[in-house]
Amino acid sequence: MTKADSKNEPGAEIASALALAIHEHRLSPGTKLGEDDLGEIYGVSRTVVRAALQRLAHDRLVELKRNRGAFVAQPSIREAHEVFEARSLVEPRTARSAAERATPEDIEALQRHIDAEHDATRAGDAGRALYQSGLFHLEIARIANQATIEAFINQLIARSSLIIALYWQRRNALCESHAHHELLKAMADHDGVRAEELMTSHLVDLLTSLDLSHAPVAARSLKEVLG
Amino acid sequence: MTKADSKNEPGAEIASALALAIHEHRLSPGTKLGEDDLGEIYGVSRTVVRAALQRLAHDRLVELKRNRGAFVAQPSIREAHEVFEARSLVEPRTARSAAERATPEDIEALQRHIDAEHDATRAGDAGRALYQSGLFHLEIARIANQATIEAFINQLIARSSLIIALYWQRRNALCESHAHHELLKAMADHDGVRAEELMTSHLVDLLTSLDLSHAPVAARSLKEVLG
DNA sequence: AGCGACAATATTGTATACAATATATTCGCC
DNA sequence: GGCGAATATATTGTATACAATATTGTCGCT
Repeated sequence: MTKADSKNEPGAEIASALALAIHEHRLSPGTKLGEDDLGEIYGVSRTVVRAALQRLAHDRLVELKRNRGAFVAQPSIREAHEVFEARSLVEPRTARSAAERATPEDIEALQRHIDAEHDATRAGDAGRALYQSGLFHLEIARIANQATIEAFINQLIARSSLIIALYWQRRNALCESHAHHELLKAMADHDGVRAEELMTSHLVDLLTSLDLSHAPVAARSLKEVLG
Repeated sequence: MTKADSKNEPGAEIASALALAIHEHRLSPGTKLGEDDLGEIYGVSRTVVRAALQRLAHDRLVELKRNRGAFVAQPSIREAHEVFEARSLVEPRTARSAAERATPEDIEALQRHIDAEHDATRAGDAGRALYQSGLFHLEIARIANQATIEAFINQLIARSSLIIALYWQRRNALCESHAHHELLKAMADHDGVRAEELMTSHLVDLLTSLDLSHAPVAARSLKEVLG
């Protein structure tokens, strides 16, 4: 789920588009997602828009407030800790599993994600770079060949993107860390243990690059600040 | 999500009722869930029924087939393996965490779940017993105080219920295993390592009590068998 | 009788209409 | 002029209506 499944479910198209926009930081946490607006934009009725929003709400990318509408979620500090706790629990083992199973094609796919991330960074598109970084992690889960865990990780990555949007502190430093390169090498060597270790420390680095000591710097709409 | 959150989201009431029925094996895998039927039963419009079905579909308890309707999901053998793989990855660590944090009230809550399961079993209500068994596992996740992981485990438990409905082989044997008792004791002793070990072997036992060598014994509707 | 095409029926997909609730504005009062 | 209540507006929640698709039943043909 969450990822683009062609057009199986009703609002899948719209949900994917919104998820991508959130992931690339084009939609900021707290942004109101009016049903009529979205319906206008995508040329569909509110019915299908609501279905899409409900999906995103289930993935915790959107918060649904009764009789008030849908907003891009604003993960709390508590939630941020939980998400990274979950990632630290699941991703290292998954990376090990993936390293043991990786085929040459898998390694190539990973390399493409690294390249795409690098290109985006050089082009100054930090949002797209972040998205590609997420795809790298997701690709590892795919290689591990556990769809259930993959779906869970996908959710965690998407939420991480929101967390980064809210709590990221050093905007330029470390952004191009070669953690992914090292991981790729471990996978290419089928060194599962090392891949697991690298993933663990990579996630710790990510977490420590956040400032989870106080509330987010800026909410989107003025009313959100006041209310 | 998935669990009863009063009436925050639209079809939450209905989704919870259906999830419970599935969990207690009153709704078998493959059963068709017609929108008009459900609307009639719960006295609401198809709109809210659809919202509920979509939610359940996201949790993989229901399968949505385009232009054909909603059916109680029938997890494949592959999926069954994946679900238990995921549980084995997440639950043991969570049990350890819970053991280290458990308060006397937490232990009491766990004991109540064991009692409720025991009562249901003695009353011959295997479905309810299974549900209570699931609640025991969920309670452990709650004690660990990681809502994100808890939600994931909740989903896995619900899917396990479907898997058990399809692939359970020995109907009476081992059902009253005292694995939960042992786990409770480890938690009461704050013995995290032992709790982790016990949970690991408990999940292995559960998995090996299934027959995942060939397709399910009986699907609900005749067409499902043929098609 | 068996098979295939066509028509009838039922069910889902989507859009629209109305009701309920929250938000914004205006008017009156202090 | 500032504050608060009442009204007006906008937006969401739900139900219904219509369109599209799948399923079922019937008829005719071989």
